[in-house]
Amino acid sequence: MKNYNVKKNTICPLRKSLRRILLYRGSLLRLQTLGVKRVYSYTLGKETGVSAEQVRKDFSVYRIKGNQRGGYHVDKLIADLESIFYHNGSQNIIIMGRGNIGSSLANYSNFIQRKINIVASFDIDPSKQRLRSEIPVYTLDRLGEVVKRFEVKTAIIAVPDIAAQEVCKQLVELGVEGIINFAPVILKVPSHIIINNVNLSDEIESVIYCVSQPGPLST
Amino acid sequence: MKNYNVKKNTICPLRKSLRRILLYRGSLLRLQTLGVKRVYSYTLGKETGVSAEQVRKDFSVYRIKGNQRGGYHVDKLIADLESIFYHNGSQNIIIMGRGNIGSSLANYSNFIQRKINIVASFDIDPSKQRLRSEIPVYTLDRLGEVVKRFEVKTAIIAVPDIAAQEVCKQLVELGVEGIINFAPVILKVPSHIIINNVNLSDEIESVIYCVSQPGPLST
DNA sequence: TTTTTATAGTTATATTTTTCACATATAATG
DNA sequence: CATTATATGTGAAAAATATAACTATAAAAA
Repeated sequence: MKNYNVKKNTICPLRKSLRRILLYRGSLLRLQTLGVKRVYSYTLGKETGVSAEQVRKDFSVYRIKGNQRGGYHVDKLIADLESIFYHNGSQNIIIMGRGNIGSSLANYSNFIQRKINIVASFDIDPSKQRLRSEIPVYTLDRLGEVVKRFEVKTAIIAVPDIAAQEVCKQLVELGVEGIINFAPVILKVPSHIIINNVNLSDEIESVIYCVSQPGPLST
Repeated sequence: MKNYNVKKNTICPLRKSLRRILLYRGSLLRLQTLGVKRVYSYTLGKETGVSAEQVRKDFSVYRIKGNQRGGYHVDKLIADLESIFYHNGSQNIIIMGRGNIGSSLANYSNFIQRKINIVASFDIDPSKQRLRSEIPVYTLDRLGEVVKRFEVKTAIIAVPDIAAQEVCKQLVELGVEGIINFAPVILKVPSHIIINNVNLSDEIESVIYCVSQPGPLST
């Protein structure tokens, strides 16, 4: 009577594989600037800390082909990989909150190379509008206008945790579908919304644990 | 002739489970300040976006017990969870690089609650020493002294990618064993070193992909 | 005190992800 | 132009992870 044909991993499939694709791309861009023309799954794996088999498997998932003796052409491979996530062209995103994290993201130069286009940031504190920054700072009353004008589908939440849920709600109501959340709260959202929680304290603590730990449950 | 008794997942086992333990703790701390005395696996799961079964399973891995009808006492549970990663007391860590990310981490108030103790930060630019910040800024010549005095075992690398490998090398030579790396480079380290790469661009791009993508390989 | 009931704890099952193994293709070589 | 060496591409096996199903237990109710 058991019937287990419900497909899981359904909201955003292949996420792990995709994360590695992003890694490969980063590595390839570096190799490209060094003038490297050709890579092998082994080379790329070593660069990114992934096994060669895993690299090939990931490519196979996305139907990316190489030459069965000569590896992969760097330029072509980058183009192939980017076609996976840039099919809609570059995306306009916004940053909610101009505190420490919000501002450091606003000034983060890496995004430009990646075609991540931060069009605006928001903060309840009007004095933040005077911040010297490439990215304009607005108060929340202009949120709807900006989201609409730039067709913003993705937003970064970098507001204090008490404010995060409310900001999130507003974003979702305006049609934002993807959120990168730096507040240490689990946001309640409709199921079609993609949330990526980034908790910097946890990132650090997980390393501290591994370092101070000889091995778990050493009973 | 096949012999597959080599245990994998060996450097830092149970990492995924541990990551969730950190999530639970965060949620519990919030519930604690709200005066909540008791939680159930179901409650905690809902708070953290994890299934109730998963919560119980994670606890079972770390031999954490509740009451078989009354759930878990919040205070006791927090203490139990923290005993997993705080058995060595609070850890002194340092931040390498006082650019955007380094500075925002240095000013990040969440660490205090978490017993993450940032004792110093470093930057090649001596003018950074004049930054107004709780965390002192030194040039690299004092690195050895600080690592030794504060018994630093974990460091955050937030320097430009070109400098990251060199900084990393120095840290490892001084006995640092755990690194949280914000530079978009894969660091070459001896195998006993724990590395956690955090790539903010990738965090954002992976969401952009999921949002703009109706479904993968829709051939 | 016994029964009921809700929830923890655990074992079994399913799913996902990674690794292995090898057939296959192709650039390089003589 | 045939041969060879070396990477790729992929189906199968294994490992890791998550989910579900079930059992035991303790609190509450009768």
